[in-house]
Amino acid sequence: MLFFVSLSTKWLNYLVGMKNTDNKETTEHQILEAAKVVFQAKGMEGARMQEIADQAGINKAMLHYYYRSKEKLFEAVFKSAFLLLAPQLNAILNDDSSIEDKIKNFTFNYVTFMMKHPYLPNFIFQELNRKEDFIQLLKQNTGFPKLEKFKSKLDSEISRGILNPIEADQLFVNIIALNIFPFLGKPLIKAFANKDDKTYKDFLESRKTEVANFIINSIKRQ
Amino acid sequence: MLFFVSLSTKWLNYLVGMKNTDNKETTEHQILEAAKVVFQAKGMEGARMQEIADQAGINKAMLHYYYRSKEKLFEAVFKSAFLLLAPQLNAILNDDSSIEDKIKNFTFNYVTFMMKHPYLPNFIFQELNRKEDFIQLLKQNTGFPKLEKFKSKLDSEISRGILNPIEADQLFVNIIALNIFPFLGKPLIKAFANKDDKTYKDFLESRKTEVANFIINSIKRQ
DNA sequence: GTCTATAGCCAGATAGAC
DNA sequence: GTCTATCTGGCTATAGAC
Repeated sequence: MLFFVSLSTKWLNYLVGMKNTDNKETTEHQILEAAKVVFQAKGMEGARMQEIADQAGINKAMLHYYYRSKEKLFEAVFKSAFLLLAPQLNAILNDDSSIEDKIKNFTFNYVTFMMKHPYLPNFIFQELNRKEDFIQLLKQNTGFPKLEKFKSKLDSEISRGILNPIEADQLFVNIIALNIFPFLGKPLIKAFANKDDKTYKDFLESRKTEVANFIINSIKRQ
Repeated sequence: MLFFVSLSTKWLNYLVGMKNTDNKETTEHQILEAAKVVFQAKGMEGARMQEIADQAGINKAMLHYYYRSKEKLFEAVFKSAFLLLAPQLNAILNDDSSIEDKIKNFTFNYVTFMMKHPYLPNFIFQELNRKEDFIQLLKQNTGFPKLEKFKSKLDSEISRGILNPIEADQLFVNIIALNIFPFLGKPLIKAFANKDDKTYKDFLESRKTEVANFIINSIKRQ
């Protein structure tokens, strides 16, 4: 009899379908958004489940109802954060434009995007360094960027004499270093260059074009 | 009588002098070294006092005997880590060589140094981002790098037509970005470029000269 | 100065009412 | 699904013997 009740509840859920799923996703989503804020500000160890619950405006027990444990919740946040960053990196690698255009577009878009999500790079880099196996988990995901196409395009432009010789690995790291670092090193930059929030923001703004020029100056054959 | 014994013990310590001080510094130093390892690997929140004690091969209570609390111990580690990094940054700013030589020397020395302390950049950047007031504490220290001299040297070489125009802030950030980022982003670089520990090390090795060339190509008037 | 034992607290997780 | 109340373990910090 108990078995039958259990089954019919499942049937009911199945029939209700969409609506039930939507409700579930609403609360689940609230939790995920709150967890993003807290985890990205405090890190895995520094974050408190209570703080996440407060931020979401719900009860602490609900976190465990939807995501069994703190660790599982963290993994969900991390994956979702990386899924925001990966397409940004992909953009430069997988379209058909010239290397010069790739660099210009990437730099502009990346800095624009990150000015809206300033905690993202820090969060991802910190946790990748803490648990190196996380990256394995990400590599299996569809959409993990690959260097091959970028490399062949670059090599072709070098052999045609448009660009000076440079290794694809090195150039790629240079590009992301120049773009990501200002966000990772915000406190240091503000301290060195005596910048307040306003002048730091101006500094980032001008990098949207400055960085691309800097790179292209270096690699373009004169 | 007890009082007298106590006093004479202090006298004895005083007379032994150097030797006693050496012993004390030995234990204190052991703790600090162990704390560096653990804090740099796990961060403030992730580190455990027990693990630090194990690493130092002593008792957990001793940590509190020498450094009242976990926080005080952490601050000691952080300061000592930053004091390793700051002179590296200072080197490029405060000598009298040409901008080109500054960049060449800095890049070579910095990468060489960091290959011996690979956890250092990550640790410092992470904690600076977590507690922004830490940087205030550091700015008061003697030896906190200043940009003025670098800027005036740069501007002079630009006006003499040796270098293309560029803001000192922007160039400085570019230089440290290109040098520090490969350490901050190690897991990501290894994943993107399919590198193992050996090829990653080769990659860093070639950056000792590649990075300087990349920068100089960009700013030197052709 | 160095250890053992333990106090005291706090955070993650769960039981169980509704 | 959502809440309150509570268990449980682990961690910092200290008391106290030696």
